[in-house]
Amino acid sequence: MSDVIDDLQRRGLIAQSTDEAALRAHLADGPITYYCGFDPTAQSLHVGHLVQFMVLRALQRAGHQPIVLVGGATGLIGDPRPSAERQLNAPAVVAAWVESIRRQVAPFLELPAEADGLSAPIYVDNLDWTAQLSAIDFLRGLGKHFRVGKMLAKEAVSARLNSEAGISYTEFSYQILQANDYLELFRRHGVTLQTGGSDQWGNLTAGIDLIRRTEAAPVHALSTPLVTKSDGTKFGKSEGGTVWLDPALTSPYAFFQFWLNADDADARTWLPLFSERPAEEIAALVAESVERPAARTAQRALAEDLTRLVHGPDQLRQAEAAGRALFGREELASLDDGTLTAALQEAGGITVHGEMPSIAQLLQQTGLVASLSEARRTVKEGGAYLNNERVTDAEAAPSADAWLPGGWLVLRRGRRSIAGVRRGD
RNA sequence: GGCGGGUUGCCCGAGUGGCCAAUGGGAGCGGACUGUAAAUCCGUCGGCUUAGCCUACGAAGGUUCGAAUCCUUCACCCGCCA
Repeated sequence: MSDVIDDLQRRGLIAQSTDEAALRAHLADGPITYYCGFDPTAQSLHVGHLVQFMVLRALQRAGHQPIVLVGGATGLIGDPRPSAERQLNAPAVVAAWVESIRRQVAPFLELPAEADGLSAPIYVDNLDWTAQLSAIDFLRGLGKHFRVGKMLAKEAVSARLNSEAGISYTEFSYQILQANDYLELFRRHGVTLQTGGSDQWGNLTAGIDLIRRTEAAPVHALSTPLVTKSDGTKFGKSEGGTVWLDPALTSPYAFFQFWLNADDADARTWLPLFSERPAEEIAALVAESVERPAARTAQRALAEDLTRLVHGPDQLRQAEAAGRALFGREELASLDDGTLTAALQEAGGITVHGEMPSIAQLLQQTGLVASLSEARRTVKEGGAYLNNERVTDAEAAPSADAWLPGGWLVLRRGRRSIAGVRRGD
């Protein structure tokens, strides 16, 4: 049986770890309990968080006990970002986000009925032990274990100190709270490993130090590398902005398309990170991607595996069908209205009641362009299509016989921005 | 506290009284090519009821027939000196 650390290393999921030999021995010694935390900074997690779930799952499958922490307390404080101070969110808002994120996390770690010997996840909220922490407890019980010099040396803190933004005492204190989380989970659940992104390394080690000082126990940390794009832009954004895991914010179709549209180079480096297929299969897929980039096997595998994981097999099927319908060579008119309806609902669009607006207005109302001026320009540039035919007159309204089966118009901008227009009444 | 320099469209950055919706580069968008990729080339790139009009060059006021450009005040940033 292969070592889980070997497996994670092969997949490129480990950036840094505490004493690797000791960690290997610890993991081999029997099931351990480990945790990873997520702060509620938005209503939903996004694709940038996926890499954490890959690590959580790999360890769970190796027989260990996962704990997922949602930071109801730390979300009220804010982990210092290198750029600027965070905007504080209202407690009620953060509490709502804690709930929505907890629900979102669950499917990644819930076990199918037939999985025997594996441990179901435990969910915790650090508000449970942080809320009642008094200023005295905080300063006497925790503060004494932290040296300011060391706290200042943490990358996130020193970056901010050297920037014009500076740093508030609030955010400066963040690392103490996260360190205390590790300590609390060590005491309550016997947690001996924390995982997180490489930008969390300072916070991870703060917890290890705290536990060593207070409990004299050696515990471990594992960080994942920052997922990057070959062109240097930020991972996890598409034209529509952040790619969220919440289907209400990023449709399964858009999610699927995000992976399918990855650069060749990116798809090859991301595949091992995000796919749980066997090593040989991944190697074969990457090799095929190099040999025949046009087949885009790596992108397809990524899109399939992750859409299935995040949204489930049914949504995967629909996203695939939608893509085939909208990008396939089949005549739109020959599609059955069920397929068309599914595809266009995924793509998004509007419903038209009463008089038919002009093409320019439709383009704007569907959100394919931001303004009427842009709509006219797009038509002039030859980038607007109605039912896959180029439109030449922006001011004309589609004729009545343009309606496809099911009462749809397919509006497209450029190669791949699509919206549906549905007939009302 | 004193002196000097600066603040221009998504970003960088030209522009010192009319020819400025504002040179150039980047990003974005569209077209060609292709593989729903990259590279390349071409086009486009404030808004609108689009031969015109409206809004814009840190903010507010002023001078002028006319201001991104001149004057005043304010805000912020950067240097140098205390």
